[in-house]
Amino acid sequence: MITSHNGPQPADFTDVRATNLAVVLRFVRENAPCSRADIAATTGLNKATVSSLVADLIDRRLLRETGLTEHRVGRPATMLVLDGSPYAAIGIEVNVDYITAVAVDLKGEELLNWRRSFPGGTSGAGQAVAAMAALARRVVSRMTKEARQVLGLTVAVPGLVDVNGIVRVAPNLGWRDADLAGDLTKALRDPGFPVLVDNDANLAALAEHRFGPHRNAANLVYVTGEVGVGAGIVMDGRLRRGGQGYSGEIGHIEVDPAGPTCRCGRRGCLESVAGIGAILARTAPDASPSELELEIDDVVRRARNGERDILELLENVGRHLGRGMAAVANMLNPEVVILGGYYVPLAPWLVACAEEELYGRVLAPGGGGCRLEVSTLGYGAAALGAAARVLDSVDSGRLPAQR
Amino acid sequence: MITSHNGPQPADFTDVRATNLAVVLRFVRENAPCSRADIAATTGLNKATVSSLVADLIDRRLLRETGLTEHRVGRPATMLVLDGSPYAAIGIEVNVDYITAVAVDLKGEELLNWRRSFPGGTSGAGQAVAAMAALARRVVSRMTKEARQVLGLTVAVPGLVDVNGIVRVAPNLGWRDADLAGDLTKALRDPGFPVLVDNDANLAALAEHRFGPHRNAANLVYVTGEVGVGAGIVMDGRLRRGGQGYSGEIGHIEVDPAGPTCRCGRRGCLESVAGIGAILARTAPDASPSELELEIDDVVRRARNGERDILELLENVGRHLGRGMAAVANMLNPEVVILGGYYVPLAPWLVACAEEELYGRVLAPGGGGCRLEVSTLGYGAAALGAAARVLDSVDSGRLPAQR
DNA sequence: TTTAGTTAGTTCCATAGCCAAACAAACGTC
DNA sequence: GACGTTTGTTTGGCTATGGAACTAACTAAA
Repeated sequence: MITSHNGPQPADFTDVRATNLAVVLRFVRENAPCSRADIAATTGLNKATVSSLVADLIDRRLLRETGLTEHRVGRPATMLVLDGSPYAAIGIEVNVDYITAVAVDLKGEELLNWRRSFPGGTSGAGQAVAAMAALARRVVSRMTKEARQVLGLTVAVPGLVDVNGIVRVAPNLGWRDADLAGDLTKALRDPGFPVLVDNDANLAALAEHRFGPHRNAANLVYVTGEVGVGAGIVMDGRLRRGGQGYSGEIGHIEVDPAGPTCRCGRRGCLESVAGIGAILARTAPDASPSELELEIDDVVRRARNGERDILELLENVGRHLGRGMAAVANMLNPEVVILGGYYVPLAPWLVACAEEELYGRVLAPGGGGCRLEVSTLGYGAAALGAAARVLDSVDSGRLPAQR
Repeated sequence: MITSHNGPQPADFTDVRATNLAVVLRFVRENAPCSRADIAATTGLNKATVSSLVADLIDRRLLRETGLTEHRVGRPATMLVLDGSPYAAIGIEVNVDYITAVAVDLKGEELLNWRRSFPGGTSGAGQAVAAMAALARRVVSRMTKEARQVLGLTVAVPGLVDVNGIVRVAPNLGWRDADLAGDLTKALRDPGFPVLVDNDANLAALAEHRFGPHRNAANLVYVTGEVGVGAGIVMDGRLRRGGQGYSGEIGHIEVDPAGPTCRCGRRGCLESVAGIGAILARTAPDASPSELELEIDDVVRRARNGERDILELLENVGRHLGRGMAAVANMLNPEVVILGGYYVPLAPWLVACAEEELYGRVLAPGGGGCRLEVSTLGYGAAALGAAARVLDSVDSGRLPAQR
């Protein structure tokens, strides 16, 4: 059944074609290497149709025949794989003190992963655009040198990004109402590919949804563990941004009214009791943003050593985190909640307590089937997701023009 | 663009046809009376295509020509409206002490609204099925007498209903793991129309999404105000049920750890501090379920009289409700949260306090554009939504067979 | 070495359903 | 009554799918 999610839009043949091209492309992505016959058998498309679709995709250099054939009764199949070489998708992640740029090919293979330090916290959005544009240009020229066509660029920003890509508030960066996508497009001077901006948690969720071990889950929530705590929500197989794009702001859910005062002015917000700040406030109150990673390493070391106050601190954080996740699970019933950011190294001391609280508080039988897992994508999840956002456009049928 | 939301499914011509039939049907629903030319101009479909689609819909007796024509230059248009007469969609809502059945035509016009008392709290699911089947049979025979074809029947249940329509837990009814849809289909002996089961909050949300004053909102949340507090979530224009169908269970979000013990065993759940039970525990601790409505009327009367303790109680409930809604708004960023059930008569004393808490706690600028509104659909919202669920199938292209 | 059996992928044709353009119909206006 | 305007139908062309027949390329067994 064809459904268009935002109001009814008429369909015609080009839509059928685009849909079926996307079906084949996604099938090959998930089942490569595979033959035309496999595709026909599994998707239900006619063999003839599959041949035509595959020919089209090969023409556009999205697929490639490996020539490899299996060894069994019958005519050997010509196997198909995604063609990694001719395209690239770029993702950029802005943080307080660094920018990360990644480029991936159609398969999601990482082509490069550059990290540049960057005084985001102190400079305005204008300077940031210049820095991002400079980095983007270098990535693009590298991709061009490798004879790759850039399909798009997406920027992940820690903050509220509205549905039009305007950065409304990015507290850690000190930005307000910045038209980052527009400014960056201008700075890149007609780049020939779309430039998009989205929230970092949303994009990290997208990365998990496409590349993570739970990529089959149509309903998942990714939780960022930085100074701020935010969530990206995938429901029914797509990112859900809400009416204005501000969904997933779980950092200021109240989990402990007796807790400390949050930077938002109220008490006991999830972020203030279970965010990374809540840990560092106790262990390294004067740490600057650029020292976060080192400080967390130190916390991990002390936890490994079994230091009692650290273990208690982490258990407490885990419990509060579990309460927050219970609210998430009760409201959204995801198949999995994935903890990211600095929660990853701390996970061994957080997850058990968090799970206990979670399962104790979820109303649905068996916790509604909701598992609490730890991200395996590393710190660059948002940047990876930003690149995945580009690939999503391709997957949903906006294929690059024929040669 | 054609997108299929749950994994890629191939499309063919029948899908194009179904999509376009649905487009025309929805257009006429929202813009009736209108001409073929209007449809073509607005939807972008070709005039010829529209003619063919309309002919098809008239054949299936979903549309009707009114013959009315405008009075202006050019050939007069033959106006089209939804044909109300030949079809009916049935919705049934089960409650602790009564069952409501409604039937609507394609326009959503209510054809009947029957309420039968019913000892749901004391009888098992088996008896309930018998009672529902009896009521359903009477509704069906009434519809048949009016020469209407029944398109489907949906049952709204206050409880956890999984994605397959199995009622996992319905605490107020005392049901567990009841295959209501299957049993009811059996009891109706090959009814010739689909029988579905869903959660009452989900279906009420659907009713608001289709018939309510905020029907244009693609992202809305409906909150039930009964003994239990639950939510139905519409995001990007569709009901979102989560992985197993248990989304929207907001009743046990913790909003006040110092609050009273909830029936779930923990403290300070939204339901226990802002549910109807929290009010009645103070005003009429011994009220039975069947007296709820009367008791609430009494609370309203006393609030109107300005009784101080009642006003304080309601203000307190409003504040807690606002905190819960802040969690909802932060997580989902809906365009509107709609309060239903017993919150409706109490709204004059709840909404102001709730809004204050809500807007004070939503992180997004301007509360993320989230408004707090009161349902105008009355107590039968879930039953109406159950009928709307049937109409949704039609709208998404599963049209009744040709004559 | 031949023959049968199996699986892969292409070719050919029928069909469905869209769009564009021409056309017929029915009205106001001058 | 001629003309312009708008509506809706008819006709033909085009695209893409599906089914059936066919070719291709292999294994297995006689």
